[in-house]
Amino acid sequence: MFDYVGALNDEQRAAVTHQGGSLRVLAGAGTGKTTTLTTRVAWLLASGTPPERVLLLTFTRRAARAMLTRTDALLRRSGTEAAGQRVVGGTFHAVAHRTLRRHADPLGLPDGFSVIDTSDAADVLDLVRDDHLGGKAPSRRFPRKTTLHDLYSRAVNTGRPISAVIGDTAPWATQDAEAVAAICKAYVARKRALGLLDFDDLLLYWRAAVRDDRLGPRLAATFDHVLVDEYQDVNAVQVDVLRALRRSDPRLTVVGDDAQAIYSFRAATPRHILDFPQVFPGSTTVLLEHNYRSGQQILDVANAVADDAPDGFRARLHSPRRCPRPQLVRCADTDAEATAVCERILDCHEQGIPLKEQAVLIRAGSHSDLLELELSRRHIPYVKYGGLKFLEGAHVKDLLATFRLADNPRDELSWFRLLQLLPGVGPATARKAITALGLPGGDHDGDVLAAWPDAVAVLPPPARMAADVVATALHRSPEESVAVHAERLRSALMPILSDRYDDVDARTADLDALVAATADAARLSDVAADLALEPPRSTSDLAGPPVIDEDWLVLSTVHSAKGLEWDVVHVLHAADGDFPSDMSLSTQEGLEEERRLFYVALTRARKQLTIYVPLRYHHRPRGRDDLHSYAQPSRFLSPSVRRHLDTVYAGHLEIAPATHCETATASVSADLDALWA
DNA sequence: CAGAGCCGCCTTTTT
DNA sequence: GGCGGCTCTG
Repeated sequence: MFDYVGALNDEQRAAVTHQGGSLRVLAGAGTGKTTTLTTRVAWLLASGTPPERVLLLTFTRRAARAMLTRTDALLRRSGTEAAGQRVVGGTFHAVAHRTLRRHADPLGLPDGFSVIDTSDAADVLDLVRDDHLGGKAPSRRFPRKTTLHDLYSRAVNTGRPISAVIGDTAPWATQDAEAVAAICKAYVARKRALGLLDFDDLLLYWRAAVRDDRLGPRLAATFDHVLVDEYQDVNAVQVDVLRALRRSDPRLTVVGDDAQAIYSFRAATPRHILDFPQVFPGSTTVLLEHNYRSGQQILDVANAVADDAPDGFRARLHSPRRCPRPQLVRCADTDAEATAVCERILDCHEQGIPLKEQAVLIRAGSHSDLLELELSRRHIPYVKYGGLKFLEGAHVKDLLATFRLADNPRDELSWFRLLQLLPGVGPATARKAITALGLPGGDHDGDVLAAWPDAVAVLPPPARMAADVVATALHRSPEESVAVHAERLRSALMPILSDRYDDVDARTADLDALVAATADAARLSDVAADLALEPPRSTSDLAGPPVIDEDWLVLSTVHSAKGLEWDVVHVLHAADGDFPSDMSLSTQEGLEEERRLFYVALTRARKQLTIYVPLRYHHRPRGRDDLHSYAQPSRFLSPSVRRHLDTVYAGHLEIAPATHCETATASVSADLDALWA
């Protein structure tokens, strides 16, 4: 029988078998954080805790799934009946969503409430912003919808007044602070009137629920144990939820590493993991410091990066393993970088390292544009993580809008989107039609679709037929299944979409995938909500197993690579302005977060780490012109960091060696000779 | 002259 | 794909 607790080191075992008060595990990169958390869940279950009384909060739903699978495997190997899969697991947002669906009525939420993602939220703010500006262009720079959403979200998640948030993050808008405050207030009212919940609302309503005198104690008593992964990336509202959930029961385990805090743009701060003992008195802290992942030569680089931080990171990582010294590859330009990366990937592949054991990490999604072209040219299959490609497709949003309307006809945002698809209908006509529907009225009673004929009357005649088709499709009879309804909505929308978009075939495939995703759903708004809460990382994700070779390269943003590891890691675009991103350089905290991000990238590697620095950049990545500029190597590659790197050069600017030129000339004469024959 | 539609610009990270 | 700015249309 497998003794999974015996397989741990002393500190890990202390964390796994801890009993009593709350527990904080400070775990450096590669020190077995996931193993510890998974094993603790297994140990709790094996000690008799019923699985449904364990709540495991993770940063992504994928992480939750992976951990529960590992828990099951541990339990099976040890001869215990596997029960990990029945543990309540997911992200803060997903668990909030489930809780709110279950208790919608007592919380005063409409039955089919819609969950909107960040871009939908920005669109609602744009509606409110338009109202506020009275349809006129502002006379001076006024925050745009994404900025407004940023300010709103930050105020909500930090609990600070909007004026203070503006002062910090958008000082240029200070004189419009009152207008911004009014817009935020109107935004909250608008969402309520339309039955919309944004990501922040999910947390706010969950917090309200667990703080409620009647409902709160019931919700809190549901769980014996609450465990939280990646605690360095929680925000103030999430901490409030945990405090309320553990109001009278200290059994809380949090795991994290303040050196890897990389989500301040979501109002997270590593203060919460550092202040844990003050917020949860009587807690125990366990430090995990033995790295089991990387060779020491890789950790030397990471430690040197950490040493450059003004405040210094807490821990130095040490490993018994050895590996080749990491390389710094200086490339002539971004094309040379793409070539150098491909060559090294293929080299490693030849040496027997599968593509799946290699990853290319980038600061921003666009940093791999050229590389992706080169990978395709060389037939190297890859999957790109990070970015939200699928949900950004206009056609996907169009169909999702019908899904949301089917359950929540008050969803003005979806109406606004759908109406504008019709011929001759722009923002002005769409707004008139929405007004005719009685939106955004304040209460949730009354049938919106009863006013449909009034709305149609507002539309130009050519739009009326198509509008009727879609509106009719919104109704579902009790005997029709959700999946059949979804298919009917797709058919109703198809003619409009094929008029509107050129590449109908590719888009149809996406819509098929979307309809397929409704198969086991209880309601269409759940499908829309689930997609918003866990966006597929690529189209193939939604369609099931990827239709590519069994072995493929991973291409990922550093953010999406958090918690993962590979034998070989390539870090691209290590030039100042890209990494660190110049968007983050206006504040000291911004720079320090970029440094932690760089640290996260480096510590993903087990055996081989290569950092690429292109010298010359194309100004317009996609444009055909040759505008370019010269970049400085990343400031994180300080002399003390470079001491641990071997610098090599790729793709010199010099003209190719003479022998190559002779060959080229010879081929010209050979070609011409053929003409004379 | 309001409003629809087209052209040319740009794009950090994500629940 | 979104956005500002422009032009054309009803």
